[in-house]
Amino acid sequence: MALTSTDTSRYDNTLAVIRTLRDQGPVARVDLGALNGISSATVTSISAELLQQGLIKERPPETPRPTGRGRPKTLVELNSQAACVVCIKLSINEIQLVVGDFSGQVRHSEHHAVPTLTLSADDLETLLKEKISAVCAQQLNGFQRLAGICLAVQGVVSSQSGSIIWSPALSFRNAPISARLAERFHCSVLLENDANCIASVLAAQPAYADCPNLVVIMLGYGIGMSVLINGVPYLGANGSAAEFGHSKYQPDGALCACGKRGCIEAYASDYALYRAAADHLNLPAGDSAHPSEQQMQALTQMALNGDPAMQRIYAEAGRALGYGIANILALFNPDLVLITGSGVRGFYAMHTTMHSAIDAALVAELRGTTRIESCAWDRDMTCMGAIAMALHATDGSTLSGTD
Amino acid sequence: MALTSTDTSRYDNTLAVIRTLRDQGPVARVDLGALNGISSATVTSISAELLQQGLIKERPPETPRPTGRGRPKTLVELNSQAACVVCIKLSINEIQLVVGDFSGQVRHSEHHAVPTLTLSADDLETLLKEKISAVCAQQLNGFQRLAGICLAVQGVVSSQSGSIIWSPALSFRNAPISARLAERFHCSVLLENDANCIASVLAAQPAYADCPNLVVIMLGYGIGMSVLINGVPYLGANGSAAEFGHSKYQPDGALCACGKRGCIEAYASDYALYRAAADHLNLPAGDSAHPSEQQMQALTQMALNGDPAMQRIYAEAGRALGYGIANILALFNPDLVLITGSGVRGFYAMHTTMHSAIDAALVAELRGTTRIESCAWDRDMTCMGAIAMALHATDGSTLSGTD
DNA sequence: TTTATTTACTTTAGGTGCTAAAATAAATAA
DNA sequence: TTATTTATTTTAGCACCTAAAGTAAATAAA
Repeated sequence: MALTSTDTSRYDNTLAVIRTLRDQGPVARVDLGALNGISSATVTSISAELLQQGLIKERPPETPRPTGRGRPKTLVELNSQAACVVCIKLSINEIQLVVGDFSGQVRHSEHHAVPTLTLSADDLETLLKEKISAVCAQQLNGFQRLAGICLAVQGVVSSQSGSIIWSPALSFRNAPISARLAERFHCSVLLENDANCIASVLAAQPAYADCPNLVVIMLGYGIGMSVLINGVPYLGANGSAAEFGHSKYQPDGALCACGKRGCIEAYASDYALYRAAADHLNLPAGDSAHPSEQQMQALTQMALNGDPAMQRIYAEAGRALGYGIANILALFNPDLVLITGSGVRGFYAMHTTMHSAIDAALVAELRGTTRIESCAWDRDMTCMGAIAMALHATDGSTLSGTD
Repeated sequence: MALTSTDTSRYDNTLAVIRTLRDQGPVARVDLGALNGISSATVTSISAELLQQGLIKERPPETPRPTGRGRPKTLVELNSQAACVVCIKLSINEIQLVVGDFSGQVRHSEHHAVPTLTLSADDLETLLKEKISAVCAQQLNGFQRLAGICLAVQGVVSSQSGSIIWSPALSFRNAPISARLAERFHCSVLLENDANCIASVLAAQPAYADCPNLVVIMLGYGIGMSVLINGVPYLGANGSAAEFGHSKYQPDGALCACGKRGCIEAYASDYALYRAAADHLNLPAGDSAHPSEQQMQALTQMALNGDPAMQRIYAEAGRALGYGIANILALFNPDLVLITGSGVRGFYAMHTTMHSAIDAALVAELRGTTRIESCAWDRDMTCMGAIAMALHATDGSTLSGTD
């Protein structure tokens, strides 16, 4: 803001106000002060600026009036039209596009079947530009600006350099996609790992508010993870941190999609479970390397129905998962490990051996007090997280009115 | 400081000045400004306050004068007498006491042989109070105040609650030692993991300045680790993070001192190496559960002399270490992994298999660009780190003149 | 030997941004 | 009506910082 100021308190307080309004909905000035530890005089001053910039608006007084004496609160709320973000979730053979408004609400969502594995880096760039343009043309009327784009990708990404380093959905590597989209759409482009998006959504839920160190494990076609340290995703030196799926269960063990042996993913992911099932059972034909949701549900049903071979396969997967989680507990000692992703469908068949493996691996002092829980899967969670992260990342530029 | 101020800039800048002086030695006001991004007018004001409080002093002009035109710089430096800290390193059968002055220099060091494993929690408390009192009586003349005490302990500690949770040097658990010492000596007491102290020292070295995400692995009687994320030790939910030694190499593998099986420590620690050697070779009698430095050096000498059985033992230890480090790379993706501790004496016999294990475990994208290096061991490093951490932690109280 | 130049440090003037307290606004209760 | 309560705005004042001007202390040049 001011050229010669090193004091960022006004900026910080303004962001805090915006984020409180986004999290809590309409709030009165007094309460904004109390919630953020600033005086209401300062809130008056900040909200006057935001009102003038059109980023917030005063909500008309409610009828009937709230009970109680004294001057009624004047609630202020975010002007949801002030900005919007477009988020794209890229997974195997599907992309999802979502538009979110300044208040964080989903305004539009669409899915497209795309043969992602056959695309070149240029194809992907062209495709994304096309789809984003179309969504902008149809859905962005009334918004003051497009604040940013967020691309949520399964696999290893470098948020810093804006490159997809390695994704199971793509057959190419090291694609600097962020810069290309930023150039085309003149806005900031955030590249995120899909698990980080989901972890951010989950961490914001009141049930997990007391877990600043949170590990989220995503079971699915592959196995992903996100580690939140004090609420912020841990990225590592070049974005390839938290690759739980490729941490080891057994040296020289089962073959993994990454080409190496003994990864947790080679035991507990969808493709690993399906492969093991196909080895031991008579399964209907199909693409066994990329089993469908129906195919996977059939497997879990078999285990549920008491098929001993299938139960053994899930039990071994649970054991691999448990040993992997034991390493997570020893190395990260988080408050909570949450297991989610489409693969939780089979969690009931894995959790017994998972817990015994953890107990076999760690003494109580290292096992600690970490809660280990599963969490129902919602395929829209990724984009909701991406919206939240994109807005968070772009609030600064929205404030100063530039990109 | 001021009661109604939420602006911490004066406090922050003052701490920055103190820490710059501690890191760099005597510095002129202009340079303090440039190094910390503040104007020299502010430095004048801050240093006037510090001078008045006796925390810094002006250094008399040098003779001969430094070359160049213009008014010569007036260097200011910390008043090393302004405060001191006492650090105690607690390891198996030995404690080390060190006194550090306000500028971070070691003023005194002493070692005591103590049968730590036979002590009760009360014994330890009594012993520490005694030793610290004695050191204070003899060594603290001339210091304005005892700013703090730092206890560096091998094992799991909770810095937050000030309790030793679990240490291989002690036969009791969950000892709330910090509060007892704080009460007795009326100063803040810091409880730290020994590996964190060492990591802090190493991270401060210019050679590793470009590694904000640093993992330090300590080989010795046991195997410890410290993870610095953006330069600060990662502690986890209850202090038991970064327990690399008890992460897994082989489910149901070799027996570890912790009572579980397959831990990295059960393959690559001193006791594991000695145990394996005793199984396969004729070794002179001795306490094989706690091999001495001489005993361990004899083993490495055998490997160096080409003894094939010994080389196999080290090779297997290297392989376990490598698979463990592969997990570290997948999960933390640090800039640098540094291997140190007394156990580096045998590193030359492990590093080949260690590197092959890492290559066997991880694809290049996950292996990343992390440097993996060993680092000569200095047994005084722990206390040097403890001094630095204790001063850092107590600068605030030194500034405000209270405990 | 004086004078100009250079560099370091200090003082002054002015701005930002906060808070506490006073003033004002807008309701209910008496 | 009037008193009370609560919310918001205005005012006054403080803490801090910076830029710029002023002062100090050296070397280089005339």
